[in-house]
Amino acid sequence: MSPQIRVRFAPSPTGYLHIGGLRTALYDFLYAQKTGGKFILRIEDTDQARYVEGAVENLINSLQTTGVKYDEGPQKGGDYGPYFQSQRTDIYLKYVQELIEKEAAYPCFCTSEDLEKMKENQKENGFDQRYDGRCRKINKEDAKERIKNGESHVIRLKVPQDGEISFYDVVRDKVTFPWNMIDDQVLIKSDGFPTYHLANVVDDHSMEISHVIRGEEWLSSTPKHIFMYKVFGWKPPKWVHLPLILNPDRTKLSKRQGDVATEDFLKKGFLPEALLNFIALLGWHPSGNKEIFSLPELIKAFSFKRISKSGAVFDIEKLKWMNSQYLKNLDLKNIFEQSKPFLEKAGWDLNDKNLIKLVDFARSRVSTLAEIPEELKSLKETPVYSEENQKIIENDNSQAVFKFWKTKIDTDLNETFINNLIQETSTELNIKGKNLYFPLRLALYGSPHGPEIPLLVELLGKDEVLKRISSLIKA
RNA sequence: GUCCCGUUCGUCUAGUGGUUAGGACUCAGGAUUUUCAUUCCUGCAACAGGAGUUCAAUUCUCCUACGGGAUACCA
Repeated sequence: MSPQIRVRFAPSPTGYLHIGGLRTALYDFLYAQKTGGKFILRIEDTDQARYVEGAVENLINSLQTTGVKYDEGPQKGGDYGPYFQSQRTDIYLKYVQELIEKEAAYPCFCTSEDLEKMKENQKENGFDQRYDGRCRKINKEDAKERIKNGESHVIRLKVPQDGEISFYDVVRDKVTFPWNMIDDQVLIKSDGFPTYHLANVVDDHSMEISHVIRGEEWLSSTPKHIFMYKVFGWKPPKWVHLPLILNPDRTKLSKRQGDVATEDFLKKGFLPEALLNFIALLGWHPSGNKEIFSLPELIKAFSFKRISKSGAVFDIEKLKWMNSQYLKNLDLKNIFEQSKPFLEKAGWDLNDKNLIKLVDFARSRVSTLAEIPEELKSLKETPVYSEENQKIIENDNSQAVFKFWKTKIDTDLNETFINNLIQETSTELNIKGKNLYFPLRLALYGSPHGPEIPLLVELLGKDEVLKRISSLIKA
């Protein structure tokens, strides 16, 4: 029996779900779904200084609304909890003791001032800026004594000082680092909390994670992690380092250059379906030319083998295009439901029976949900006319059209009736083309350009049509 | 600075030791539509540079350049 696939998404709760994080979570999800494995959510809240109120709830919420479902984690439970690292500190302390016993870690009493001074010195002399390992020299008895006396200290990893380390990354194949480039990383901070490096190794092992899927920014700390696995005698997981998602200027995607939070995109009216489809294709692509993938199709097509190595620029224009595709093609009921918050905000009565029809009309003309109310504005409110349009309305032929329609509109206004009426108007009044359509569209829609007249009539309803036309007839 | 990773149209990408290097977004033109939107068609546009291997290199190797990431008691 091959061991079960277990993947995890391990965000730190610093406020919101970064779009890059969403992609990582999505890949985790896709891989777990594809292989029948489990997807674990683990909260890496070991930095007390960066704790943000409500961040975890927000994170989970974003995952939920986008449909990236996890199998184990906060609010869900599982056999490998707790899923908050802040609740696992005793575990880390235990394991760091083992590291110390095995001569792979040591206490360090350097203060931040000491370290700063050291760095300055290194900089001046042109040396590499790295912890110089000075506390390695402190003998164990002295160290014990100082700890006993309550001296503030951290625990550092004692990495090898020479040689090199190679490992296989699923995306990049073989990667090699010289050990002398790698810092004696802090494992336990002076507040007693572990750093990411220790916690993720301990947790990934105890949660039996088979594949670590994370951003490329972690590639260079992987040697430290592997070293710990080795000292513990644990089998390391497979490493899958994802290419970064980039700003238009090709730097790591950041808040300064636009939206990065999943909720921002949702608030702007991007559909979860489109957002997932779009980010899935940022850094991964199956062979072939297909672009639109439903979630089940993504699961089916997903494979690590086709993850690209280079970073991908987040192109909002393409996202908009993809979103408009989903708006047009998804089930109307679904779109209607998702558009409700936006309509409500714009003052629409959600009980209006006609509303779904209006959404159906609008969705083919916009690229985000948020644009729907704007698109519907001239059907909701009485049009306001520009001077130029006002002139058209007031001219004799327009007035003739309005008067003619006013007398005719009192029956069932189906499409055939309206088309016939347009014909009739044309022959009776001897008006055609622009002179016929512009006044009608201005009256019903506020602009000479826009949807077909029968559709407008249908969307507005008889009373409103009559009202709009009547109001334009000069006394 | 040092280490690591990367480099196909502006962007996302497909692809191959011999191809007119394909698709999508954007942009431009056209068709359809009374008009707008949609849709459809057409077009613009790429293998970073230099050596080497080879009959042949965008594809394999090396170097250079450029880009990014990492260099925290943050993740």
